[in-house]
Amino acid sequence: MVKFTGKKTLFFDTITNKVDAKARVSVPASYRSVIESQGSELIAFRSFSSPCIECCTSELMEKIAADIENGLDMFSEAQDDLTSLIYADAKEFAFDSTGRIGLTEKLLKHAGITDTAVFVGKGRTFQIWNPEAYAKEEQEIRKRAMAKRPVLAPAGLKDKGK
Amino acid sequence: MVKFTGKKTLFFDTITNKVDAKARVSVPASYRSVIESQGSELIAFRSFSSPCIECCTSELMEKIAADIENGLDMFSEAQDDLTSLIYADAKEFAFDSTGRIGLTEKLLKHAGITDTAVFVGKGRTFQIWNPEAYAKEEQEIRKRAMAKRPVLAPAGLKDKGK
DNA sequence: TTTAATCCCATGATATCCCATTAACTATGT
DNA sequence: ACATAGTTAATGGGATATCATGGGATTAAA
Repeated sequence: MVKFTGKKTLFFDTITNKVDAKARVSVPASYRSVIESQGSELIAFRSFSSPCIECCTSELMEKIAADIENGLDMFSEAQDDLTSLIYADAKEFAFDSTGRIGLTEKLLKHAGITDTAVFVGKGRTFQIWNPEAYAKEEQEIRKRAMAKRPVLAPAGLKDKGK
Repeated sequence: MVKFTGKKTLFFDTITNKVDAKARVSVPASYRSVIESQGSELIAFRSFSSPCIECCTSELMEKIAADIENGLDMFSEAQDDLTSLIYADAKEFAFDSTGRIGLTEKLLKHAGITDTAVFVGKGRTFQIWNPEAYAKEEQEIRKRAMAKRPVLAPAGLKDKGK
């Protein structure tokens, strides 16, 4: 289990940027600042569950690794297998002087991205999607979340209904 | 305009401010003071249930995130969904030197706000509304409250109707 | 050498900063 | 109570900085 404290550590918002002919994308400035304020690097790998690119900081990767070594994970065996796959697939990306990274063919293909990419904040991680694919995904997510919201909504944000 | 003195931890009152051509609004000073006294940032996102902008402090946001992450495993899919929705939609806003924030097109459109915005205190959160939309909403809220009042109000305080 | 990746600078668009002005409340003194 | 000066808030506009993006140059790799 990974614990998080401190500020400026979360990825927010949904931002659409262009992918140029050289496969470069600008990582949104707010995301960069999260990564850089941790003194971290950007790690990206193919999502297991969706046609998108999964991203996080190297710091998070290290914490996950440490937790597994210490047997802190609830489902450590399954988690361990999953994690080895992630590590095998993951790659570190460095920003150029204007904040871009060069995506690989493997990642682009997995996410079906050609000339536009959507960055989706997920808190400690973020994802990169093909715009149309994400539009569909978002609708699905909304549908599912709405159905269960009355049970799960946090107290501070729960609406009281009519 | 609102005069404010002292430290408060809750968002109170209903305040109307202008939205300029650059989509800037002054956040009411009393609200700002709540946020700043916590050393927090302002987080805003589209309301799940109403045509308005939902706002809270980053502190509350982090608490919500922690609650979701520490939830029971049987709800994990729904938790992921909720996390996705909240983080993907939420954005952190910094005040400029005069206490304004620059609202995004996405938020303005969702709330139907053009040149005027109403800030509505809700305790630990607040909302931003289009003035006409909020006027209607307030009537609805009053209607609902009135309908329940005969049951809830102490006999001696019940009024005899208009 | 050919190809591909990285670096660096130029540009346009947008958002942010800063200052000036107006307005509303507070406090003080008559 | 009234007038007036002082303080804080809200708002408008122009200047400045930041960001995303395109293209060319340089370096590294095959």
